[in-house]
Amino acid sequence: MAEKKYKKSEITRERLLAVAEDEFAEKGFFGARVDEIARVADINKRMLYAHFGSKDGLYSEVLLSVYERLAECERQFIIEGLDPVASIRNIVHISFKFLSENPNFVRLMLWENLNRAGAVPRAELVKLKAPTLDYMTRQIRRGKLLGLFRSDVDEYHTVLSLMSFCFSYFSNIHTMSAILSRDMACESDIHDRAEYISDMLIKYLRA
Amino acid sequence: MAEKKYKKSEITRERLLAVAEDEFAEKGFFGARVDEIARVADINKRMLYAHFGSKDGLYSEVLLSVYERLAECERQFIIEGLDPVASIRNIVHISFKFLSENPNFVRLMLWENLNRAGAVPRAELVKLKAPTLDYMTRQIRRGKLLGLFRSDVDEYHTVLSLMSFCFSYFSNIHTMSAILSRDMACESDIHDRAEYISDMLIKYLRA
DNA sequence: AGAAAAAATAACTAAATAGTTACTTTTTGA
DNA sequence: TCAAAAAGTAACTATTTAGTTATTTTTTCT
Repeated sequence: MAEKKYKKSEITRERLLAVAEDEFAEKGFFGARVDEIARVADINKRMLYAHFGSKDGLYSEVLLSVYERLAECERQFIIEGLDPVASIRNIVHISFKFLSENPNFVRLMLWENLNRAGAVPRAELVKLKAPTLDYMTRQIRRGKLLGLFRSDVDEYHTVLSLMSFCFSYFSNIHTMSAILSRDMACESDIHDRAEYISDMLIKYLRA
Repeated sequence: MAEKKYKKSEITRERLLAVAEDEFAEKGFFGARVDEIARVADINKRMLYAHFGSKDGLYSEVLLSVYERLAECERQFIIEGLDPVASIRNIVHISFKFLSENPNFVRLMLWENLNRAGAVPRAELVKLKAPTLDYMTRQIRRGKLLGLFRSDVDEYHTVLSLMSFCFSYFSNIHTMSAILSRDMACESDIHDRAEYISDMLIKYLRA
């Protein structure tokens, strides 16, 4: 698409994408304003439409780029030889790290979910998550076979726990911080919670 | 406020509130349309403004009414004499029941969180949650004193787990169902998950 | 019954917003 | 160097939307 002939064009595109990501993450698809994105990026609105066609087009590209970031992260923890216990700890810690470093990702997922996201992005997400799910399931099975985990450990419930316990810490972090009068967004709290979650899961799984 | 002199007025108010709750839950504050709410309720828009003053006013009343529903639910599980183990199970099961029966509540909380909710509602929520938090903390402490729970059980982490493990099952139920190719919204899945969560927590807490 | 208060209606207004058009400036490559 | 292609600009349009006004209908109480 971008023929890279005109270099200024590429810079414009990247600037718009970066600003759009912040705006869409902050205000959601319907709350974000095309004029505001163009203004903040200091790019004429005409060029936004030249590059992305429409507000939807821009939004799709933003989603695609954050999905790509997630995929990159998840490839990190797929290590085949790893001991199942270490691998559970690893998944939790890497997930916590990714989510704490990518608040835009967390918010975009929440908006997507609330807006009952358009077909394309959801199917993308499903496809993208498949290798991760597969890896998790295999590690749990391996843990059972090696006698590290109880033989009656439920694979579906464990996978669901792994994913939702990490995500949910960040998805409601501000409301929860208010309710519990605690700065859950501070680094030490994030680290402690990752420790707590992985310990709890491992203790529960253990034979 | 409502003097109850004119009965039709009360009916109008209730109809508007009910429709507004659905609309705001479905589309969020910015996505919902005042005209649409009036149209679906089959009430003239003028009356909506007569009753609620503004879109914000209507939204506040909707939030207040769902907060009230939550408070009513939470009063249910505050039973002073109850055994700590039974009380953990009780909290999880009642929370799952409430959240599965009140999808509007779940979505309104998520919208609120994303919109970095206005001061008044958040303070309300904090005040409303206080008795519940207090009860949970006391029960965990009692469990430790009675030797039912490990003495090193962390009260903050346990309370956070109780709240977020329940809520998160419902907050991303559709995306998760898609990712895991499973109908997580069906009654038996909801029931099983409540069982799983309470078992896991109790096993982990146990001395 | 009838007057006053409240409820209801339809048509209107002003502002905001996604997307477009007609035009100018800059970049590229032969 | 220069013509064509691409990038950039500002002003405009059509539509949507929260909120209002002038007016009529219904309800209540004496």
